[in-house]
Amino acid sequence: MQLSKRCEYALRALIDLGLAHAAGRSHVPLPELAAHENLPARFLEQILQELRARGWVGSRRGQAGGYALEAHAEAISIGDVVRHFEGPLAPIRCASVTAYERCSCPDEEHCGLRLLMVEARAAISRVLDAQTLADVVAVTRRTRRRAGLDLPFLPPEGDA
Amino acid sequence: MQLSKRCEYALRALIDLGLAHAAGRSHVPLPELAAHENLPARFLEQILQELRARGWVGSRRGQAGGYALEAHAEAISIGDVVRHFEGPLAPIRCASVTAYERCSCPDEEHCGLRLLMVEARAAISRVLDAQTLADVVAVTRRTRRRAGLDLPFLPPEGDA
DNA sequence: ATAATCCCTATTGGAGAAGTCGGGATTGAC
DNA sequence: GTCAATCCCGACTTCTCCAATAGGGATTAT
Repeated sequence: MQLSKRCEYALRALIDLGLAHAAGRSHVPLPELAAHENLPARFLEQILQELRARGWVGSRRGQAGGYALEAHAEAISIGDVVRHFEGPLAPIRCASVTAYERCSCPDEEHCGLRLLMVEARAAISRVLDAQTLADVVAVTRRTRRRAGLDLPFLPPEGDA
Repeated sequence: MQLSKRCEYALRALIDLGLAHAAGRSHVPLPELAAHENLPARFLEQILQELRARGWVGSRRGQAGGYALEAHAEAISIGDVVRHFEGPLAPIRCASVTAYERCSCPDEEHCGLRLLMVEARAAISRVLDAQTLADVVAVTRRTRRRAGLDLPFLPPEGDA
């Protein structure tokens, strides 16, 4: 049930951009993101391009360029990000809501396995589809603040 | 979040063996299992060997041989079967209970993503770890009976 | 002009998924 | 004792995807 690194890094990058936005920062350059998250820059770049193509992230070139959230953080559901990188949430296709596919078993309708997996998929969806990027960003900010830590991605002297 | 075919077939085979047991059948030969589930026999065989090695399934050779449940169906949790084939239930390692691993992010403790994934893993576990093979078999039998269908894997004339 | 940035395409190395195949060892029935 | 059905074991293949690396082009603030 593991997520791919692509998906994990994508989520981490989105959260960072959300944090940056919340901190009043506009664009964050790739090197800074990669350094902050300890990720290979070139690989992360690929992923950010994918997020851009998908419309979740915007970019600006040249000096003072970088990446920023394009969509509203409240409009990005974690479930959808996962779906984009991993496909359907359901463990087996015949239990999927968004990508149902008939399975090869003799009696799908009365299959106990399918019924169980429908429950599993519902449980996953209840967590991942209910939470938006904004929620995750908010939790991160709150817990960090409670611990007395300062927030990352502060603007570098007068940033619009 | 998809399960591999290996894992799916393993679960289907286990359920079949559970149904057979419940129907008073002792051993079911591979060809019958494969035909009933529409699965490639040779591949399914591999999987059954794996289930046998793990102690969930027993076998008998020669004529009137085949496979049968070795463990009690109530003792086989679906979550454990999934874990055996797919690894930890948690979407990311730093959210795993049974296979925790530190992640490369700068502040794991206050990471909103991790907290979310801990919830996701809990939700999955609540479904898959709570259900045993016996439960799934029972559901299958019940729903089939309600629909007026007869149960599969009946003993072939006086089977011990 | 220049340095920092994003943008695009290709390639690689390795692992794992999903099977396939050939042949050996047991066992029950006749 | 033979025979057919069955399990047992290990190798092999084919394909896809993952995770990452690499090279070089376009854009933009200073």
